[in-house]
Amino acid sequence: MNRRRYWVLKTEPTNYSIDDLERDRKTPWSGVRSYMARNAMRDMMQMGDTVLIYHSSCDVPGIYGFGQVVSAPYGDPTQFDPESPYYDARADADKPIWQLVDIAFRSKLDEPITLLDLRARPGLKTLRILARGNRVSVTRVSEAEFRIIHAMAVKRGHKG
DNA sequence: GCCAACGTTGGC
DNA sequence: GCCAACGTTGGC
Repeated sequence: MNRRRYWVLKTEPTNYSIDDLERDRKTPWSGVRSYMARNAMRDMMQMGDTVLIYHSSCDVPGIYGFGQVVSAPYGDPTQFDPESPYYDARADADKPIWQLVDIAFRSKLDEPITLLDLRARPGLKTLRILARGNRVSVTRVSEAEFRIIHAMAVKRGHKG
């Protein structure tokens, strides 16, 4: 049994939010077009891993809820769809360039853990998403970092 | 809207 | 394979 891993998934809520994930229950995490983020999903993610859903480019950036990796990596279908903004003409069906995993909704926080909250925690200084200029939308969270964030969620009345 | 800092591209 | 230039991200 492999050890659980933890991740932050960044998303712009105007594009896809924790509420969308709650409604859908499960979604292919499509549209990731960065090699570092793709490699993380393709090579490092495991079924059952926990993901933190982070809203960026919005009024209150921060963590809004929890999800779970529920598939192995597979080719992102949007790369083959000429109508999609994520279409990639270089990709063909038997040689996908972009990979994704399915993410299931687990829970939503009543109050988000804001970017300011995260920055205020000395134990989270190493959190990748807080690094200056970080742009990668899929980043690893250490177990120690996750424990701190989870405790912050519990403090907000979050169960589970 | 600004702009620092980045990840990616492409010329060499 | 290097690295400058570019376009994008994302907090403010």
